[in-house]
Amino acid sequence: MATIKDIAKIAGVSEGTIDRVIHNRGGVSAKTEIKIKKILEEHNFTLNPIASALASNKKYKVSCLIPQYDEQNTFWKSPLLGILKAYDEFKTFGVQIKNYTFNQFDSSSYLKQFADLLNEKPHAVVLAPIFELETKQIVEQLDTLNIPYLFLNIDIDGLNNITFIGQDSYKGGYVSGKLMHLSLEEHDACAIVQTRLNITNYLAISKRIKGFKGYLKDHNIKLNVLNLSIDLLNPILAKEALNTFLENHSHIKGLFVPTSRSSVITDFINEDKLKPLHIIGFDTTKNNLKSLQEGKLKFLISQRAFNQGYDAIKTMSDFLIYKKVPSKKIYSPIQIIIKENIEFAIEESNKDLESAHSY
Amino acid sequence: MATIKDIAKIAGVSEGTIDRVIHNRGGVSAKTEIKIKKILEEHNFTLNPIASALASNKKYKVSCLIPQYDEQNTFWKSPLLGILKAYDEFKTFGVQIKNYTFNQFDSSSYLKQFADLLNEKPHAVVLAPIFELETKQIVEQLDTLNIPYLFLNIDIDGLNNITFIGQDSYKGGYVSGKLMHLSLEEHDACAIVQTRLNITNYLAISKRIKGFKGYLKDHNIKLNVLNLSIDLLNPILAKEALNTFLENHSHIKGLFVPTSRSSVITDFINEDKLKPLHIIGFDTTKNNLKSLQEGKLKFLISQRAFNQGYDAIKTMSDFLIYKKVPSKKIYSPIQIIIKENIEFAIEESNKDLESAHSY
DNA sequence: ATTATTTTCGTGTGCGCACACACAAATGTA
DNA sequence: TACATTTGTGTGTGCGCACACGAAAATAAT
Repeated sequence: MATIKDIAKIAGVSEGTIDRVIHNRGGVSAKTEIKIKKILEEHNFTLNPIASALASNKKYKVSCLIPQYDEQNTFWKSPLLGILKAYDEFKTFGVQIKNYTFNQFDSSSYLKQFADLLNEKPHAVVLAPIFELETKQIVEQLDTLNIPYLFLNIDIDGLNNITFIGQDSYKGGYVSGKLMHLSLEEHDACAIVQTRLNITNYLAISKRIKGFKGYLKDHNIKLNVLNLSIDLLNPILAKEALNTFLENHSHIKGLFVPTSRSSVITDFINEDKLKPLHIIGFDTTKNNLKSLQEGKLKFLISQRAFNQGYDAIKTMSDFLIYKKVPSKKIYSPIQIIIKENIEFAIEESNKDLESAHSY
Repeated sequence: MATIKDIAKIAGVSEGTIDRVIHNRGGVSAKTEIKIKKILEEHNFTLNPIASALASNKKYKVSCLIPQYDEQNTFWKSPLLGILKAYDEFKTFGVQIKNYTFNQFDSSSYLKQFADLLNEKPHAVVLAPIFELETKQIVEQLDTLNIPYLFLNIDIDGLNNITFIGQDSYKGGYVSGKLMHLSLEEHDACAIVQTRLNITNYLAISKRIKGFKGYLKDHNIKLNVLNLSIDLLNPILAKEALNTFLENHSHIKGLFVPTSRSSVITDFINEDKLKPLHIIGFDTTKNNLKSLQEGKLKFLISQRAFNQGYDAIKTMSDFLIYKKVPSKKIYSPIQIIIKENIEFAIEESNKDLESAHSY
């Protein structure tokens, strides 16, 4: 491991000059710059990141704009925990995180939190662009201020985000299609269950449904696929609607629930009807895992949301500290979780959050 | 983030004294030690690991003893790549890696490489304890010399390894049992395919088989399970034996191949017989992935071997640098790979290895 | 040729910590 | 009382790098 001092000695110049070349600070004559670059090359010199971090002593304020989670919607707890884990790892490199959470059913809260966020003048932003139109307003400001940003979990094309970190929703549905086909017999039917609260993550969910159907189509599977829309806002009615539907369509042997609130569906179904059903859901929330454990859900497609949060911070940190430009899309694995490998889906997501970290 | 200097100022002593307390170097009066510890506690002080690593400038020689890989047996390439990745990440923290590879079919090569390894007087050892008896000799020496070691991929109980990193083989087989059951119809049969080269990883493979049968038993599944032993040393005979077997047992619709050489089996089977077969294999080697891609294999159980290598070095580094004691077993996830999520199994394993890194 | 200006480069300090060394106070020994 | 030994504490240097400052060399302006 050659150090700057070593290189300086070899090149016959001072350490300062080497430093200038490495960081393109300018003020070095073309001749010596070439010479030094060659020597750096030859010794394939790399900065000692440890020493570099220590000396530079720079602070990077990274602000995150993600949905709140609550008892009903626990999904966003996982990315948050991933963010905090990464923060813990990178804080000694000068990365500082501040989280802003908004109500995912209220776009004004999204805008409000963003305004607060912008006031703190962050160096970079990680956001879950739940609302498409509002997001376009938001990123316009970020673009103007030259603040880099990345999209977490939800993707919108055509904007200047440095990357997207999340799952390919179509593929997630596609895999579900295969699992459904595997689970059912020749002449069974299945239903795609949509909930009224879908308005939020609408894009991802419709892509999952497209993927699900896509698999069946690509493989020429003549499975009878019904559609069911449930309004979860009124649990009593929802429950009734669900059970009546199943009653009327007793040949249905599978349900495809393309949202993270799969366990809500399983919990609404009467026990006698639940037994023979093959229900495929999304995301390893606490309730979903419980439902899987109890055998109510047969499959969960995990997108490793914890890792998405972690990777978002890591990617942004690498971008800020080392100017490492990520690829345009970073796709999370499509992980198949069944009762028998459930323990590996529990990840760190079910730890408790003690305090809201911030800078 | 309070620094030692801050603490020193608060405590009214010098930085050196704080340093002594933090590192238990002794030579501090009981009274001031208590006082300082209290202050450290109050400010929940943590060392800046960056500065710490830079200043200490310690070197840790970690030697790895793992099987060679070749065209026939590519499995061990993945852990090696993981090891190298981790090395790259931790080298600036003073971790130095030296790899010793042995012939996994020749225990004398194992002992020979270990002898070489020991000559270099490593601070810690990561090893794949392929041979049980020889391993007991080996760890006895390590124990005597007080050199910490951990087991990678293969587990042997009752020894003083600081941890085991790898898959729970029984569970891997158990999940396979479920997948097989899902794939087959009511009255189909399946076969467990064993190969003569199994002598090596014998323990893990027999545990997988036990797990496979365990699932069927636990769920009262009356699947007809046959056994087939194939001697791979003679490919022509093997091929013949395999196809004859399938010919004679046309009701067999599934094969369980509990080894990483699953693609060898699929490639031996005549095309007409291959189509209707549901073959479940292990490990995401290049050839297995190809076989999965081509639809010959239906499922692969991955143990994320790359991560096993990475985690081994990470765990050992944390142990050496921060004295962080790992839990006794670190289990790798049981990942279900199908054609549709294959891209996430490709990981970094298929990059090319340029050079043999060492210290 | 002299001075002013720009380009090019060297030096010094500090990031937070580890560790060697020096020194003072406390205790023991004669 | 004088000296040796032990215990307790402070100081200084360096890890590899970032960056500010200032000095020297090269060039331009007068």
